[in-house]
Amino acid sequence: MEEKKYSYKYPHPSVTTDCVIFGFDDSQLQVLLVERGIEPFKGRWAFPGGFIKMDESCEEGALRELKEETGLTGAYIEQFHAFSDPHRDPRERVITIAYYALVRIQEVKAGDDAARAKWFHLNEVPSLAFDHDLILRAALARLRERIHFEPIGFELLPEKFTMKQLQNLYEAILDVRFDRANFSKKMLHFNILTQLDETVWPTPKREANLYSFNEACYRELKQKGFRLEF
Amino acid sequence: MEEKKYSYKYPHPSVTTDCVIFGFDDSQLQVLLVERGIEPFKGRWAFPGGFIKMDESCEEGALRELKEETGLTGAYIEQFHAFSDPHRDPRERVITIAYYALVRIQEVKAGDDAARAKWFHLNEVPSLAFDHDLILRAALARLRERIHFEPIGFELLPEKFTMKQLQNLYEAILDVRFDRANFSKKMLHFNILTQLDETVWPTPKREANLYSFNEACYRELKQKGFRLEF
DNA sequence: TCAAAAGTGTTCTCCCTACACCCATGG
DNA sequence: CCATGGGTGTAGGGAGAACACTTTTGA
Repeated sequence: MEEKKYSYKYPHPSVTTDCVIFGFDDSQLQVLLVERGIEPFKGRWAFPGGFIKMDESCEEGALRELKEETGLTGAYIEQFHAFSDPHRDPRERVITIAYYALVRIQEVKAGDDAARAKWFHLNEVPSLAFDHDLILRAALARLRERIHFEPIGFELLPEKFTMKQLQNLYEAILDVRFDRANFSKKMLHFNILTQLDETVWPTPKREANLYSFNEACYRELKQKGFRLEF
Repeated sequence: MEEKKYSYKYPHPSVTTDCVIFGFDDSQLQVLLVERGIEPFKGRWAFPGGFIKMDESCEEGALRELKEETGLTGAYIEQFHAFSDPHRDPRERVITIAYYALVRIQEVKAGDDAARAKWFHLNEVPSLAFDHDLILRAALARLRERIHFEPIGFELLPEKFTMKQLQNLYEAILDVRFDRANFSKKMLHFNILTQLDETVWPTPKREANLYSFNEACYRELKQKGFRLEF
């Protein structure tokens, strides 16, 4: 029998963090999943996550898991919901604090744990372990809400990007189409983009301007009561 | 020495729910606080809350606490954040899942536990126990976000209300002023209000129309992709 | 020469804003 | 008769939707 060293007067639940990691490949949202090697749900895909340590906050725990899975540090993460159904884990009572992360696919060492981690397009995500299907829907819903008012989309793009890339991102996340000209005008009017001197040839047809997100400028506008809306 | 019956191989945090209960008194937002009777923070005010049971979800736990404190069942509650700083409770590691509730002050039995529970105007809230100052700010921020797109304000008003009451509510929550005429027009154009045949005399000056929130109508519009925005 | 991609300009419409006006009541 | 509060109408401006025009390249 295994040793149980930690005793309490009342029963305590286990607490984990799970991290829904989003990436963008210039046309579609993707999500990073890991294949479970043990029961329950052995062989099924799930979000990276794990038990929280007693001396770290949930956010620190989520960032730790993120680093372990992708090698990334300092990524954008946001807590979006705690899932607490008493039977969501068949073994014992586990409450999970769920985060989503926005990362640049290019920067992810997709191979640290390559045998077990894999990017999935959103419409190719299989049935997941535990209640992770539910968690994914909630993460997506929150991301869609957030991007209406916060410039978080840039976390998914390279440092320098074209207007078309940015438009593709918004269209993919919100599942809508925008008029090319109107999208560009609206974005530029916000005054949160820096137009770079460089250009690229995204297709062999014509060169395109490159932009970068000007975070300092955004913070300044936000302080003045400016409300970004898309 | 007290008996400790529940043992685990690894340390487990305690998990509580806390509930920020908002009410509205026709001019200002209020919040229901309880005075702590025991250490730590004895004598300081805090949100109602308590440990989660092993066979209930966090939402069920929050609703249970709400009923114990106000006698209300079926109130509108929404989970908004989990607070997990390792030292937020000086005694032991406690993670709290925080909810806010919107209730009608008129319906609250303010006296179930009257010696300990009291309504506070937002600008008269004293320094609170634990990290509850932080929790209050987060609850307010979330409420303000939410009310821009969801018709949750009605949860704070009586069944029947005047346009001025509704405007006061929005102005109090968002801390802005609206033009009387424009507010009314915008609200009515949403088609989510039922104008009742009844009227009232809110002041001795003139009678005013009464309205009620038409939830069925709102659900129908929402399904059609309608997006409420204020 | 044509299709595709990128940049830019134009028009129309709708909604928000601001403000004005009317009416009813109590003092 | 006037101040107050509630209901309604109207002119102007700004932003978004739709679409057109231009340029540059490779096929």
